[in-house]
Amino acid sequence: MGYSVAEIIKASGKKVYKTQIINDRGIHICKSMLAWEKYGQGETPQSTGLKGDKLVGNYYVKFDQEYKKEIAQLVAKGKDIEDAKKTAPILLEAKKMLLKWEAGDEATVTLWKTMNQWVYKGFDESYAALGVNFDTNYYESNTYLLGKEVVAQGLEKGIFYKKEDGSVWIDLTDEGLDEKIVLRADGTAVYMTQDIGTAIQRIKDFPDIRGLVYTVGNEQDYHFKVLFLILKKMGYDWAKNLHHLSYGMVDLPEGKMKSREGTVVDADDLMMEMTTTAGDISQELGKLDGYSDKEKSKLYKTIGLGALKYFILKVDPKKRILFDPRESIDFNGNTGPFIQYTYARIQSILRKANFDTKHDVVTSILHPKEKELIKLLQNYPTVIQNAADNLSPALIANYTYELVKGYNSFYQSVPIFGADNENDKDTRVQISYMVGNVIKSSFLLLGIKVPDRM
RNA sequence: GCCCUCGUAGUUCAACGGAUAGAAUAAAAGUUUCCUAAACUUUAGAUCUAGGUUCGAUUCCUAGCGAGGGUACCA
Repeated sequence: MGYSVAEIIKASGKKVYKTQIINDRGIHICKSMLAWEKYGQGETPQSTGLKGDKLVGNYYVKFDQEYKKEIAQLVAKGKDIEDAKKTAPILLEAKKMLLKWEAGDEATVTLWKTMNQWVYKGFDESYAALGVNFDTNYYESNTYLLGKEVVAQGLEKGIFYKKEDGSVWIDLTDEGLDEKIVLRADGTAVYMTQDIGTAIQRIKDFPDIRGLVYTVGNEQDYHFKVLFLILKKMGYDWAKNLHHLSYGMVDLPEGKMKSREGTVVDADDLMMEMTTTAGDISQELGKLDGYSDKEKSKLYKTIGLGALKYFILKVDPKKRILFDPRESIDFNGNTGPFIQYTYARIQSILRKANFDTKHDVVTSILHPKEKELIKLLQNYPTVIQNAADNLSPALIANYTYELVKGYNSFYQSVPIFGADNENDKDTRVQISYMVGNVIKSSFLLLGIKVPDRM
C-alpha cells in the first residue's frame, strides 16, 4: 500500500522518498529476546529452517503466553488483576532487559544484534518476493536518543511536564485528547519518544521534504494525532504537512489479527498459496504451449501476486478488509488476473498485427464503444492526480477495471482483424495498443506486473 | 465512561450534495466455424431506524440500534 501510494505521488509529479521505519528497539523486542533466552535452547533460523522474522515472532507469542500464565497464577493467589499485570516476574525481567539495553550492556546488545539480523533477513526475503523496496531505512535504535533529547527540550519549554515518579507526560486535554506519556519513570523511551526522534531525523536528513505520509493501520489513529500535535507544539513548521494514511486493518472472520497472539495470516504463506492457485488454473486452461517451466512459474507468480495485491488495493484504504483464508481470493470478476488477462489478449493482437505504433491513423466514423474507450483513456492523467491527492490506490484500480471492462466489451462486439477496411483495423489496433499501455502503467502504480501471455 | 471509524443486493465492494444507486460474486438463461471463453450478453436482487437541513441526501446534522478500533510506563 505504501509502495503504491509512493508510486502514485511520483507519477503526479512530486519527488518521493520511500522510507521504512523499523522499530528495532523497545520493550517488545526485549520480550522476544527474553523468551528466546529462556525457552529457545539456542534455536536459530538455520537450525529450525524457519525464516528469521518468523522465528523471532514465535518468541514474541511465547512471551505473551507465559506472561498470561503468570498473571493467572498471581490472580489465583489472590492478587488484583491490574496489579498482577504489572508485577508478573517475566514482565519485570523484560523491563530490566530494556534498561540494560539502553545502558549498552554488552551481552544484551550482542543478542539484540543477532536476533535483529535474523529479522532483517526475513524481511528482505519477503520484500523481494513482494516486489517492494525502500529508498531509506530508519532504525529507531538510532533515533530514540534524539527523541529523548527533544523531550528534554520540551520539558524545559514547558510543553511536557514531569510527574512525581519521574515519568514525563504531555497534557492534551485542551485539544480534547487525554494525557500521554512520552518517557517512562525509569527514563527509557516509549513508542512516542522514538517517533518524535525519527520524524525530526528524517527532516534533518532530507531538507527538501515538505511533508511526511505515514502509512500505518487505523488502530494507531490516536497515536499519530498526538504525535503530530506534539511536533506542532514543538514549533516545527513542517509539522503542518504530516499525514497519517490510515488504512483499515485486515480482519479475519474470527476477528482482528494479532501478532502478539499469533493469530495472523502469514504473508509468505499467502503469496505461495496464490501462486499455486494461479498455476492450477493456468494448467487447467492449458494455453501456455511453448513456455518453459521457468517462464511458467514466473507467470504464476505474477498472476498470484497480482490477485493478492489487487484484492487489497482495490478497496478504499480507510475501509477494513475482511479476509477469509478458507475462501481463496477470486481470479474472476473485478480482480487482478482479469485485468492481466485483458492485457495479455491485447499483446496477442499486437504481435499478430505487426503494427507500427508511430504511424498516424486516419479515423473515419468511430464505433460507440471506441468513443467510450478513447474518452476513458483521456481521463487517465486526471485519475492519477486524483489518486495522488487522496492517497488512494483504489481510484487507480477502479479506473483500470472500468477501462478493461470497456475494452472487453469492445473486443467482443467489434472485429479487429476482420474490420471492413484498413483504416478501421488500424484504428482498432491503435486503441488496443493505447489501452494496453494504460493498463501496464496503472498496474505499475499498484506494484503489479502484467504478462504478455496467460 | 470518554474518543474515533463504519453500517448499501445473500456476500465482497462503488457512487468529490445531483438524473433511473453502479460492479463483482453466488442464482437463472444464453454466446465459441472469428483476433486467448481467466471473456462477453441478458434476467432477478440493496442505501440500519427515526427525525432534521436542502430544489435535491447513500453522502451533511441530531438521536437510536448494530459492528469494530482506541483510550497501556505494549508497539
